[in-house]
Amino acid sequence: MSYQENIYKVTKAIPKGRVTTYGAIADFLALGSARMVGWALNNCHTFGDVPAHRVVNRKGELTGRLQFPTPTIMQERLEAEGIKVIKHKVVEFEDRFWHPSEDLKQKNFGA
DNA sequence: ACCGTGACGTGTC
DNA sequence: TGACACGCCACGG
Repeated sequence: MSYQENIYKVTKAIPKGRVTTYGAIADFLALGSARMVGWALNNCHTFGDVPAHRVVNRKGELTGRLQFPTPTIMQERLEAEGIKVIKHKVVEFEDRFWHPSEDLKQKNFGA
């Protein structure tokens, strides 16, 4: 079980219509560095389907959009879930924000 | 083994 | 508030 798989598990656990941050995932998994989350998500295509579009930086900006097959995929998928994106930023980000500890405890994660 | 790089975050200026 | 520097950790050259 690599730490990357944990990152993917958390990412897959993000509720539809909500978003979280690299830092929140790193904090929940005690990785010590949010960069690891970005790095792992950059290679997520090799691990199957991961809703990486729901992970943004601490300001709610879609900083990872350029890593998708096309730069518009991330925004399109978010908007398809009801999340408004303006100027590459999630609208009402603080209200859309979801922290792993908010929900994973009831999903028996890591047990 | 050393150095640079990166889908990040926090602290300063 | 915005720009910059620095710390962070894994990976490739």
